[in-house]
Amino acid sequence: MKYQKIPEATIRRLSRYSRCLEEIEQAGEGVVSSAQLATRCMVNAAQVRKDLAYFGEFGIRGVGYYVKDLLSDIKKILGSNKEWRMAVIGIGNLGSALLSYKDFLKQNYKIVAAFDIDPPSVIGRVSEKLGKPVEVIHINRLKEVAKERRIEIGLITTPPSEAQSVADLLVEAEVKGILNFAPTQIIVPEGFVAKDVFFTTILDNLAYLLSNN
Amino acid sequence: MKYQKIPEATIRRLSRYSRCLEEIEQAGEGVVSSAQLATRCMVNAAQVRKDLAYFGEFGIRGVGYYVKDLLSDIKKILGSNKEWRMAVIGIGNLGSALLSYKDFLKQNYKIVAAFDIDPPSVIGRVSEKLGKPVEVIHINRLKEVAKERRIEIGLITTPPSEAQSVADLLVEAEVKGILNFAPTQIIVPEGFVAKDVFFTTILDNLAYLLSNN
DNA sequence: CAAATTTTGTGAAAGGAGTCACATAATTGA
DNA sequence: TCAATTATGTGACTCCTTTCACAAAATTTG
Repeated sequence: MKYQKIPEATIRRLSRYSRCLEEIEQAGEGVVSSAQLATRCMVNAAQVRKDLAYFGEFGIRGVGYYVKDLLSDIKKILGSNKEWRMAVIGIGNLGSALLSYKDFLKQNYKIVAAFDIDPPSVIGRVSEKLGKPVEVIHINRLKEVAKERRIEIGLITTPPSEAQSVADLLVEAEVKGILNFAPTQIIVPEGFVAKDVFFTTILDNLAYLLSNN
Repeated sequence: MKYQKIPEATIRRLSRYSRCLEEIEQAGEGVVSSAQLATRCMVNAAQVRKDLAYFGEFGIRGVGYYVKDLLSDIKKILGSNKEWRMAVIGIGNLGSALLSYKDFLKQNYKIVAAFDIDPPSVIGRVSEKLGKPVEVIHINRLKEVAKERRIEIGLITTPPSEAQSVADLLVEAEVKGILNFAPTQIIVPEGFVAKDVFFTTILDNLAYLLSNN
């Protein structure tokens, strides 16, 4: 398997295959063909095979793919077979929601810390919402706590005006991955990865499609 | 301006230009060049011009673009110059968060209704969080209320098991646009538009980049 | 007022991504 | 054991997107 640049679209689809394979596994199927998986994921069957081909050979000709093995292989590729430790910074409405959003927790993405500039005002609300309350810590302890708790991903849920400075703090704390929910573009140095999640972009997209169809 | 299929990537970038232009307008700039806008949006300058060229000519050679006019034109293209009336279905943690998420409201996307299968248990929480409380209505009144309040977009924030049946209800109520936050793929008939927002897909993406760099 | 400068709009080239079609390999059944 | 069947892996092709490069148009300067 020699090196090649992997398209981002391929990675997104692998995540989709992963979700579908979990459903297929739940349903008790032991083997699945690229055609079946493709139908379920609403993509082309050749696409499924091409995507997998970037990383090796996982199927058996004339048979298909062993569901359990393929799922495990894809998770290994994505890096979603390990546990990822995350922190939420900015415990407003969105931050609180993420803290109690079950679908993060059922997977291997664990929120193990919460930070805010004004912790006392939010401590009550947060612990009330969770079985295991996450203590909200003052942001000036971020670097220290990030080391202590081996945090690898930071979720920025502050107002946009604070997003970049929070990103800078995360970089300083060597938190390599950032997911930014604030509606402003943030910049991080080489070696760090930042992804933006702009609800308004998605809504604009929807608005366009609704206006022009 | 004759018809042509517009790439989805172009629409996403227009939304980005729109956000950047608002910042530029705030900063008091009257004119902007494609190069300046491109730098700010972290894209290629020719890309900016090509994207705009799909819809007409908006600039002046040797000068650039009038910020106010271009912003207004882009909003017209996206359909984000009009007010969009939305409903949230499923008032759990995420639904509540969306209800009080300021960045929806500051724009032209207005949440004007909230539905749940068990309204009494959530009425208190929601109204407490908002200046103008949105009454949570039982889902069996969705069709009726959607008509009444002219709802055009539905935000699905139910558990995944309910997502498709909620989507079916929205289709029945002729709500043409759907934004699905539940981690399961939903299907809608021709003439309707559904977009999925999967946090785990984005996290998987981040995990991959962190694992392989 | 004409030459120099700036910046758009766009045809052409380059680069990626998705689909097709088929050789290859495994399995099944007679 | 061999033909028929099934489904993968992949080279070739097509389609779409991005970037380059330059003519055209507006402005500025001497």
